[in-house]
Amino acid sequence: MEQDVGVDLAAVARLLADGTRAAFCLALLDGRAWTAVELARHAGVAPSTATSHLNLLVAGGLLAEERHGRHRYLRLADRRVVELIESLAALAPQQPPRPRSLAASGRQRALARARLCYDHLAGSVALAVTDAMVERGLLAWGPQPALTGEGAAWLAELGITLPGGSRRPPVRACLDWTERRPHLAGAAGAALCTHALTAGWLTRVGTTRALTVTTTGRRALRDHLGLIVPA
Amino acid sequence: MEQDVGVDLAAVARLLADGTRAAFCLALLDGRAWTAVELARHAGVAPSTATSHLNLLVAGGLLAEERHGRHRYLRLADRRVVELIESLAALAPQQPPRPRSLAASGRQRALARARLCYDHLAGSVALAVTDAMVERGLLAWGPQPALTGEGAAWLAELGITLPGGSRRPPVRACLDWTERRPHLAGAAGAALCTHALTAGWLTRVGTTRALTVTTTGRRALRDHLGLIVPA
DNA sequence: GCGTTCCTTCGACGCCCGTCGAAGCGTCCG
DNA sequence: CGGACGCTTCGACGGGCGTCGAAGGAACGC
Repeated sequence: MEQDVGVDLAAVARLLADGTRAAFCLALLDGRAWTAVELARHAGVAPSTATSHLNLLVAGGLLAEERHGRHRYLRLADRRVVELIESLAALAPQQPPRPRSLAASGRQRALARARLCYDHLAGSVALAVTDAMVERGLLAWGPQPALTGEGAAWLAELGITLPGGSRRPPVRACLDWTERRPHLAGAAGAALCTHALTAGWLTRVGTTRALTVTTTGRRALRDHLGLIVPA
Repeated sequence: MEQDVGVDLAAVARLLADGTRAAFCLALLDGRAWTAVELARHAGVAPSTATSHLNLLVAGGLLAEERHGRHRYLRLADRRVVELIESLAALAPQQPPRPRSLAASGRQRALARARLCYDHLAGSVALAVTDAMVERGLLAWGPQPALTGEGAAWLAELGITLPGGSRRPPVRACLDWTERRPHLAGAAGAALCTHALTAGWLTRVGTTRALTVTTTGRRALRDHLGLIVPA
């Protein structure tokens, strides 16, 4: 009788009817792309378990994936998925007094602005730094991104030395999932990020990957890159 | 690890993750109140099975019940539930609405069938209206349905203003159970329906949800949408 | 009253599915 | 090259849940 229905809501609902898969989708509501292990750790399940869940979610059209190297990046496929999750949250029990919009929270704004992406900087601040370095001739940003001579001197001036003997490319383009634009990664990006943290330009927000730019950091960015970062 | 989530989407999603319960909700999407046995017969399950499902749905807040004598009437609890079902249907593996040609809409038989679905119009007339609005560029009907600029102007021309400050989306796709195709819902659908009733385009048939298109309404649909509705 | 209808409770059956660890493969780094 | 890491496949285990029929209570019509 019911195979004739034509639209099987149940198939879609079943994808979100599991606590682990729901945790994945809630985490992905921040708009970023997460790797499979990040999601697994966040939900507290084994990587193999995460794999099977992610396969289901991708096959069901709720998540979109992109493979980069050994990483599997996942994000919500569509705005319709966001609306579905919000519709579910609206009916979930014990929802907070104020039906907060899941899309806009202060934490997310902080994340969009500056955050750690593995070992380098991401977010709008990272994009601004990358743009400024290109503009000042420190970075050659093309199909084959590389550090210019001025760029190497600029790093040395800051006391940053790239580890030698590594096969890791000094400069790589990393795609920012919030801004959908590439920014500085690679050995130089990592070294710059490390320096920014040790020099107190940036501080981590709690245990998250969000970062804030300190007063020292704002002054340094202005002095070394001519970059004005609003407080 | 996942206890900090706060909202358990999974609990809500699980309610719709079963084919029988989903069939119940799809049937109830017509806005009427069904009895338990009607739903059981419709879904092809035993009455005892239906009882347990209905208990879950009522306890979960998706359905509201009303007992009259030996009958148990059930309806969707809330507009949020309608929106949740619509969100699920929007992601279900069903082909999106290919707008029919104006001529095909005009040729369609039994076009006069119209009824209320909550606060908006349903039935073949609603489908024809939706198709005509898409065809005339008033409605953008994609994965993310929305009113176009022309559509907003068209509504204003009719004297229809959408309530501001509401979190309700202006345009949503509502699945018509009998036609199995989505049609215009959301704030715009409700406002248009209200206007059609107050302007005398449509009249209710007795106390039911059925509607008839008046002569005034036929003229209005022809003038404003180029839609020919046979008497 | 009596039969019919609507709904419920209960117990039992069966299977779907979420979980893990072990093993393996490809990628990246030193 | 060799180690580390991210991800996948596979098999096995266990529990949750959807299903039914039988039996019974409650309401309605005759």
